[in-house]
Amino acid sequence: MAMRYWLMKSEPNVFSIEDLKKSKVSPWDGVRNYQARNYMRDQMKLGDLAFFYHSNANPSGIAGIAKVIREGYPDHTAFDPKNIHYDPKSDLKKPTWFMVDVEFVKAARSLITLERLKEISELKEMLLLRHGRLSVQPVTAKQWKIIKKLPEWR
DNA sequence: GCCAACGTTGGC
DNA sequence: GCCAACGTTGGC
Repeated sequence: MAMRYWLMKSEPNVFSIEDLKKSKVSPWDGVRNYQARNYMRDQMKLGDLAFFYHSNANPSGIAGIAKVIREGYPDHTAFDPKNIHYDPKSDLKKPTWFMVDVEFVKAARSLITLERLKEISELKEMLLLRHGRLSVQPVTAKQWKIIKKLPEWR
């Protein structure tokens, strides 16, 4: 199966592209939305690339690129009562929540803001612009290419 | 901090 | 299974 492209959101005051750059690798934990969970559990494959999106930021936008280096596995933070993402309904033997591991690929030289993405007419079908709240979402190869060509990467 | 959009829960 | 109430996301 061909490589897929994704967009993954994170609040930069919690975990930013700079944090990923420092740690090199990180689990993408804490996702508690079924649709996003399904993408991570079932469809994200080794080597897939994802735009790292800074949400709830000032401004929000695409800040870099990460690569999937481990496919879906149970999100252990759901089992830890002290963790902010604890979910008492998730069963160890039949976990509800899954995550992948990602590796830093690159940071954009400057943020590609949401406002800027909205101005690009070929991107108006992007899930980001249509269903704003989904925190892990697919990006088409065409959309990926358009965004990769923007001068903010250079 | 506000609030629209939208996902989840639970009573019926 | 419907849908009102409620909670969360995330732009602004």
